Amino acid sequence: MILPLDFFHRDTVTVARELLGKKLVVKQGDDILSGIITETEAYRGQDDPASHAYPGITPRNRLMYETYGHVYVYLIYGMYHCLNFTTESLRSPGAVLIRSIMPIDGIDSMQRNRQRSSLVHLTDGPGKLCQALGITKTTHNGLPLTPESGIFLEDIGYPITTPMCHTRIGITK
DNA sequence: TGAATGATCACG
DNA sequence: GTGATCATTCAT
Repeated sequence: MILPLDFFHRDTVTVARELLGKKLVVKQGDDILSGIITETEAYRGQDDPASHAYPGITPRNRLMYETYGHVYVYLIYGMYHCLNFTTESLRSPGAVLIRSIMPIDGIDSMQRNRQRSSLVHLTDGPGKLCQALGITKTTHNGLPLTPESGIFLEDIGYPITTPMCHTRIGITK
């Protein structure tokens, strides 16, 4: 079953937790690339210093304020993209960062997308995941999560194995 | 451990 | 226009 946009019209932390085990599907030309989401991170609004929404609305983060169920991609360190899904609703900014997935379909295409020596750590980081799936700001930022747009989520009833919750890592704030 | 790297934003 | 900041990755 394909997740409707309303799935994201809820509390950010709830969405982040329920995203685990769902399948992320990206169409790239004639190829279908997909993977099971294994790690997420919730970013909320003005009470969260690490969130893009924290300083208030800007041209970059307005998707977090104005949409839910949309793709929010940004460039980090000038070299890597990060994939987020916007949540909650108008005037209530939020987003879930996809940190890690487990490749399912189109694994050979993912390997082609990532010109790296080691193929074992294919999609186990935000930047690597976007490289493997061919996600960039120019092609995906602002798209709704529907099959028509070429990127969407599917519930395939994948069993969730002992989800863990903890504070964020690798953030300087 | 540290270097690579460019969009974004605040300033005025 | 300038300069500070940054939610990462890979090789040493």
